[in-house]
Amino acid sequence: MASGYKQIEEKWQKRWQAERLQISEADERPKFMIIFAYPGVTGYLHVGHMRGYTYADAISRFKRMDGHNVLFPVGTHATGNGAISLASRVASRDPDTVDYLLRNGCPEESLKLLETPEGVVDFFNDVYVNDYWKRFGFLCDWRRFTSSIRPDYNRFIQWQFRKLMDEGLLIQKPYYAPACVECGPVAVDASETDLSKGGNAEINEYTLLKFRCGDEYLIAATLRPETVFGQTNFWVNPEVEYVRVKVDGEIWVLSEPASRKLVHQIDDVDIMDKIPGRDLLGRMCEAPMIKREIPVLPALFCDPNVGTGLVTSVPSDAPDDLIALRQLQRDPEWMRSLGMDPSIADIEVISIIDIDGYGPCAAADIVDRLGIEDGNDPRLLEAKKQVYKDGHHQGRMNSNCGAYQGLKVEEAKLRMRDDMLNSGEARMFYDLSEEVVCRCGKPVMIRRVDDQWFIDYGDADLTSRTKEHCRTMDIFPTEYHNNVQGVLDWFRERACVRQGNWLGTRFPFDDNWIIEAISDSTLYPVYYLISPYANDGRILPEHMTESFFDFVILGKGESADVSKETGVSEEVLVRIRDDITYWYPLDLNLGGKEHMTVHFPAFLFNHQAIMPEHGLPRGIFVNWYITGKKGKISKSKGGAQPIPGAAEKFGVDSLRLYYSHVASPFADVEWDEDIVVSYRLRIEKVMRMVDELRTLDGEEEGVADFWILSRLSRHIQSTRAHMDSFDLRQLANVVYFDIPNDLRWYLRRGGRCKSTARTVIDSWLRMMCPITPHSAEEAWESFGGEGLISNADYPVSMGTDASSELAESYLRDVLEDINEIVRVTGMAPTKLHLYTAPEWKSKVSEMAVLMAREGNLSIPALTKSAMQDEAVRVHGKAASEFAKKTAQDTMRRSPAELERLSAPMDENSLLQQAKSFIEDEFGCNVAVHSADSESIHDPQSKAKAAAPLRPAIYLE
RNA sequence: GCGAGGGUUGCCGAGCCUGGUCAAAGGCGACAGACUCAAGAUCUGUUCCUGUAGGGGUUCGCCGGUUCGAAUCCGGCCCCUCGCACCA
Repeated sequence: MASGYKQIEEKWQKRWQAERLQISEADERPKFMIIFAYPGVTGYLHVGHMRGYTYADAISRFKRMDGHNVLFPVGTHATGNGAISLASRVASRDPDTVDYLLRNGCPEESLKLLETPEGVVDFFNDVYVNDYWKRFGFLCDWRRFTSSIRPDYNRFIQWQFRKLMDEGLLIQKPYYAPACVECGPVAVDASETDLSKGGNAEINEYTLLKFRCGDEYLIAATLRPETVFGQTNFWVNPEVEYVRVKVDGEIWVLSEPASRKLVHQIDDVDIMDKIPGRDLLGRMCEAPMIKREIPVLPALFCDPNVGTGLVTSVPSDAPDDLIALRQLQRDPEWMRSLGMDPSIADIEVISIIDIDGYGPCAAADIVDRLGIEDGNDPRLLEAKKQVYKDGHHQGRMNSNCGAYQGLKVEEAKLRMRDDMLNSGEARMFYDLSEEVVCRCGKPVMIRRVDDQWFIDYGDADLTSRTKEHCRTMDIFPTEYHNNVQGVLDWFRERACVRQGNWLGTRFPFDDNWIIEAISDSTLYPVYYLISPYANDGRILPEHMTESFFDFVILGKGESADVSKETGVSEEVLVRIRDDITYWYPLDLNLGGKEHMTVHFPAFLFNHQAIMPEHGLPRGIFVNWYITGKKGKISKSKGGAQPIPGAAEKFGVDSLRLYYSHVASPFADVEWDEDIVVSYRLRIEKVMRMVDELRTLDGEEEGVADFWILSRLSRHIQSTRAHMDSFDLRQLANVVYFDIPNDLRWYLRRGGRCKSTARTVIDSWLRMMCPITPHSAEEAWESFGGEGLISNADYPVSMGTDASSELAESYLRDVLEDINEIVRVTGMAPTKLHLYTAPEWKSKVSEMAVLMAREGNLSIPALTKSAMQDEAVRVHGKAASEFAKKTAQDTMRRSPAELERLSAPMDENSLLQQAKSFIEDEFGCNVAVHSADSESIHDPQSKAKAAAPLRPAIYLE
């Protein structure tokens, strides 16, 4: 069976191609332009990635059927070093890499191609387009395909940056970034594309504190500059050899590794000589800010690779310092052996920060609470984290902290740091939290970049204009519509260029820089309107000058002038310009949730900065992920299998329906093959039902036909309404679940009408087409539908028939009641009596509904007006009881329900009509009585229980 | 810690904005019956507790409040997930 899918899929994909369905050209129709955020070319994708892409295709197919001229272009983002590093791993035939490639279906002979970055990009561009998107039946305009490292794209990006410069949004300032001492800038990230070690490292911002000690300075590195008022002593590791370096005419003492890092961050650092830690012990040094002399004491925990290898001691708030100090005080022999007088360690802890839930010295508190005595106790790390966290967020500087008293720790930290920086007592120093090693084997360090370019997303005017525009956009989920306002505020300057091993566009103002990945993927949707002309050679990269883009994108200048300058024919220029005015703005940009705080804000800002008002994007749709158990797509469950393999195994339409329906797009879903299989079964079931409908050959239309046609119209209306907010899940729910359920009822009710069946099939298949186009085409063909269903119109409601829908739901209610009685009594009835309510009860109900709608329904009011009616009053006590009950019931109804209750219905004739149906259902004779009639058969006097819309039932 | 999202009946997952038709859609699973030589498929019924007459009872993380009425609105709490931050 599974192989059958592939044939059908290929058959229809070829037909679509042959009939040029995917070609989008401007015309008279309203347009709809949709993209998904193009993926980075980083290797093979897994089945989870297809979720968002599938939404985009299904939405675009719906829009196409709904009368829009749809443009759905795709491309890839190759900027960065992913391809470079993959190529180098292939070139060296790294076994893991080769295995990964082959396992995912890479032909052995392609490995050669993958040895260059360009080869990697070409190869995967092909995989994405053919094995993923075309394989899934997407109707994309493939002529427009582009990739961010193509020369024409590069020209576009350079233009974008010139525009940003014109707007004053490119700024330069110093920046501290990781770099290999040999290869230059590298990316420190968990995937370790550039690295052989340390991908999880973070950049720590240390404050270097200078302690005057004779004519030199001991340099301590701290992450907590706000604790200087608690300094009691200085720690040096007696077993480490430190170095003296000359900085700005001063002599600094710090660890040798620190000195090697420092040269990348501070100019003119001269390394002079070495000095054993022992030689520093016992000296006094002057602590910064507080200008107090404190002693230099020995501690083995000072690591030369962390910070400067020298530590200032704040035992009140640093558990390490406290433990070291206590150990020292317990062990005078060690001090003597180092030639020191133990009394020098008689030190009082100074309390500086008040934290709720802690005593005056947080470090002592937590260390004592946990019973930590030894510096090697593994719990010390935990204690440290806890104290820092609590101190940082809840702490307040106390009366020992001079001018900073009363400040929150968070605030004091920045102020005290800045004050010390200004007074020359401190310098900044950046370091990685763990050892990071480049692929080349050399260490990675933080390097100061003086002239780093940034895009100034912090610009107040740009931010407020962008926020304003976002309020007018369609942004889904609606939570993000609100949230994006905050995200835009939070977005600040972003380093937009980098040096080193990196694929991308050269920075137009300085050839040494290459534009980084987030910055060259913001305005690109508009480039899909130019790319086809570049792809077929009508324009060449060298034609793409500033005035070219100014003309086609911004409409600046005259076509004749631009033609003369660029050498592009006027006709082509005008056509591109016309295309852009027709297709832009982008109607929907669809991307995964990771884009919410990265790509979408940049996308919005760049459009706002560069494009005129009418070019600003109209919509954003964010989709969540398909995950595996515990966050990874599990190999054993097959999720990690290649996408083409999943397509083969389950069928493309099954996967498309799975993505569309399995959950709200705004929630992560755990991948589970069994669920995909159940969607495959669902499609099969639906198709069987279509087949069954096709065999119907009845001539007459009956109540069931009126009913199903009304239901169909209702479903058409509701799916159209749902798709206004791109709610594919609701569409899928109606088409693949609600409609089959209704059809089951139709058949059960004896519906056999050929013309009804044809109407239903015709509409129903069209409704399937956005999500399961291959199956829909196949069934459409068997049905004898005209042309391609993918090219057909989405059905239009023929109008609903409320009374027939009410009648059927009434009948279902009656059936349900009978059923329940049968079940509860355990009877197998031989005869079934139904008694509809007498006329006078209907009168009372009508009165109640009327009074409720006018808002003056109450028990006495209803009773009173009911009793004024002669026909009611003759029923005496029964009448007043019924009025009371009816009033109570009706008062609780919502307006919508009152509406329903007020619709007229002849229950008796309805039941008479359905008599044979009910007889078939229960396999017994049915008699329908009106409680009004005289001398009815009613041995257990059930008839008196009859109420409007609730006939009494008696089983024999 | 900040920001965002979430906790619904065996499971998945609607509902919550716009309170009443909600014991709460739909699917899956399970059970029973029909069809069938049989299996599968299909159809029907059941699937919180309870009930030999269509009823009653207790539910939607926990506690409280508003209301004639709360899964839905308000306040507090607990837990989970994700960003960001923090951490010599």
